[in-house]
Amino acid sequence: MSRETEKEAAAHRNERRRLQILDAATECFRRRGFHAASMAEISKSAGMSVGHIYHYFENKEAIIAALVESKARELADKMDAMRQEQDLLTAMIDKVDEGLAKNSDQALAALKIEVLAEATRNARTLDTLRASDRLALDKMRENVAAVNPALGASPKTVDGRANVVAALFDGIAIRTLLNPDFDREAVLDALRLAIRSLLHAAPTP
Amino acid sequence: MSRETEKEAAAHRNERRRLQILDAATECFRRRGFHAASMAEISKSAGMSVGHIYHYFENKEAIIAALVESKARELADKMDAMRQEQDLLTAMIDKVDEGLAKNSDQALAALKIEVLAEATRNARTLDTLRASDRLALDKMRENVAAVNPALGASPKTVDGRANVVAALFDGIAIRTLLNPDFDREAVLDALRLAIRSLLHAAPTP
Amino acid sequence: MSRETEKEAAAHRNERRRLQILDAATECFRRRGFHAASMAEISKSAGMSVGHIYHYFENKEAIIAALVESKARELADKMDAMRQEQDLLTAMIDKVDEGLAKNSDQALAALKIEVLAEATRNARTLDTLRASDRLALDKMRENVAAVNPALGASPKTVDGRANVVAALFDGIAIRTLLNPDFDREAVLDALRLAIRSLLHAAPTP
Amino acid sequence: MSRETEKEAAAHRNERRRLQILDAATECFRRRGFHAASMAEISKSAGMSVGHIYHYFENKEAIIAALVESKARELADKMDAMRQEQDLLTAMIDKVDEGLAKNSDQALAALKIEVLAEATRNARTLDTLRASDRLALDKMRENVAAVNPALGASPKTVDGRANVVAALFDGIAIRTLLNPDFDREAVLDALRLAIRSLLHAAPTP
DNA sequence: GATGAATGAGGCTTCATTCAT
DNA sequence: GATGAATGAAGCCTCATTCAT
Repeated sequence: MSRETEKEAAAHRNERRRLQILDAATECFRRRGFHAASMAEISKSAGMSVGHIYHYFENKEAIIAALVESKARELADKMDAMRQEQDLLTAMIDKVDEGLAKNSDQALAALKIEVLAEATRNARTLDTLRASDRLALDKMRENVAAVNPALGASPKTVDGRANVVAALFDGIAIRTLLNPDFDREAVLDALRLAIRSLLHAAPTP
Repeated sequence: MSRETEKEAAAHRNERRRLQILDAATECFRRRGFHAASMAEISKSAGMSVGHIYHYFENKEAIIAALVESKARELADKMDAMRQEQDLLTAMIDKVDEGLAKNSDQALAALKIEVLAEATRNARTLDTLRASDRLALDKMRENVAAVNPALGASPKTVDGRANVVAALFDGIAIRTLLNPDFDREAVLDALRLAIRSLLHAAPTP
Repeated sequence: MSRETEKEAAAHRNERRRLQILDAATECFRRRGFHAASMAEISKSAGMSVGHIYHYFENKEAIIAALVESKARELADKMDAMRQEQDLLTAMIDKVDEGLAKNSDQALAALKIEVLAEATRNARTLDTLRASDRLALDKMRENVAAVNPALGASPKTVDGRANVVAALFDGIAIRTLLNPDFDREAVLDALRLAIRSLLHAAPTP
Repeated sequence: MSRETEKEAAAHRNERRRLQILDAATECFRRRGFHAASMAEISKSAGMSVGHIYHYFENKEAIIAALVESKARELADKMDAMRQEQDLLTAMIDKVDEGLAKNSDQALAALKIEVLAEATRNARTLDTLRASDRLALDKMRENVAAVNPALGASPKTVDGRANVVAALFDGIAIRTLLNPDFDREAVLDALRLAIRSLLHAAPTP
């Protein structure tokens, strides 16, 4: 094997290990929360020794940071994909289904809350989270303005609408935890109704 | 003093102590999260010894449970008050402002998330939280049906609408943490817009 | 018991506990060195639980700091006592015996070296140690100048002499570790010879 | 290349590697102390992998032992060199300057203390150190006796003087750590004064 | 009622050492 | 020879909880 290929292979194995740890951590945080999940638990779940995790992450904290960053990158990629769509409004309304699905997954919702809770006390996590959110919100504003050009003149209005759309999805995660038995179809209808009005309505005079 | 009055006084002092602890705990959980807040910290903040707290609460866990129950009682009282209002729609739209204020308070939002996170791992907390939410949602459904009688025939639709209204406020709490600089007025407008559409719109055929 | 006496008793018990820990730590550091002595070992040796030590000392580091400070206070007290003596030269020459005894005690020598080694890497320990040394050296300079007024005009000469006297005793500690079988009487004679010459000799022109 | 030369070259490379490691270790021990210096740190500083160090040294402990042995050999070589000098007294007094320089180098002083501290807990290191010291002291005794034949009759007196001379230099190392700002010239003068008196003075009756 | 000293399990992290490649 | 991934014991420290006073 050439020197180059060796390096690549090493980098690849390295990346695989990191993912292995992140997956294990995701599962543990989800199940027990950030503080209650022990490194021993994570290491067992990742199938490697405790000490070895420290070859890949400086800290327990660094694990959650990497987790957040990875989710952020995922989200950014999705936003980029959506930007390409032809009929934006249709595309967005269609996305509602997907957004609902994602936020109404118990495990994902729990993780989201867990990460938020951690961010409440950890500046680094909060920063990553906010940066990621800023990115998503920028796209959302662009899309709102594109769909309803009448709002273009009032950045504040656009901002308000975008934030409330975001709040809708964030809120679904909380609903999922507090009231997991809601009727999915009915909520989807109501969600679309609300979003359509937020996107279409003329600015308040 | 009679035996009776003594007992009452004792019960009263007892209750005062409990509140003192709950307030201190609220502050500590808010600032550091449930797991990171130590009993020592809470006791100091409450102005009494660690050991003494155990006269009033069996557990650290029991503190958070009591906290959640107390918040739940507060909420129930508010719902009862609102039930009395004449013009329900106006009353609700007016309430939006208050709901926004409450959910956009950083500290309250942080506590809400913290409690949710804890509920994720603690069945007792989760049960209390869900019971409280069920209560609130029942009222919300009643109100939705009262405001828009056309929906009355479809309990599912009512349920969807009610859940999405709740999600809106829940979501604002998350928004507050992730994007604390949103424009309050613009968000209030958008919020009212969304809620009005959720309350008014005819059911989808 | 009065409130006052209770407080005093508590403070006294507190102080006793601290000493208990310091004694245990002295013994452990002496035997195993600062880094190799574990908190578990110290706690066992002190007859209390690990956790309890942390009621009295913030850190393992704080223990060594307190140790150094306590030794420093002891030394300062001795210096103050010596200052009172009538015939300073005789007093000092007499003290040589005591100084030799102290520095030629294996265990004490080992502890001294151990503390110095720790100071090499720990700024706080080094500072305490240096402050204590400065104090002792000041006294030594005063004494040198008092015994040999002819040196008074040259502070540098006084400083040189004082430092070398100090070095003699410091060096004995190292001798004790490297060559524990030296002849005590012969070394005492040589020590006195050297010190007398350092105190008496006229300044080099 | 012949089989023989290959072997020699291998042995040579081997020796070079060992020195490389010893130099790196010297630097690390100096900076962080024996226990705090990690093998990872040493390996990095030596420019080779951790595992590779274990080809050359059985142990971390073996490294410090080799270090001490190497310093001991160095010292022995120097003593041999001095033995050749014509005017011994002058030669020794001249050496004082060099001895002061060596012992007043912060880094060297720190290492000396570090090694002593380790010797306190490690029999092998202590043995090596003592053997090396015995060698040096033997020379010193010879020199003292040669310079001052009147002492020749009393081995104990010679021993006392030699030990105190050694203590002077050892002590300077400690002075250097505790009071690094001493006046070099003044200390040199005082040092010479003390040593001259130790070498010249008649035995106490 | 009230205190806070005391416990000890358990958490995160570091590190010497090994070994497959 | 040479690497560095991998292990796991052990260290420091925190903290909920108990209990004598």
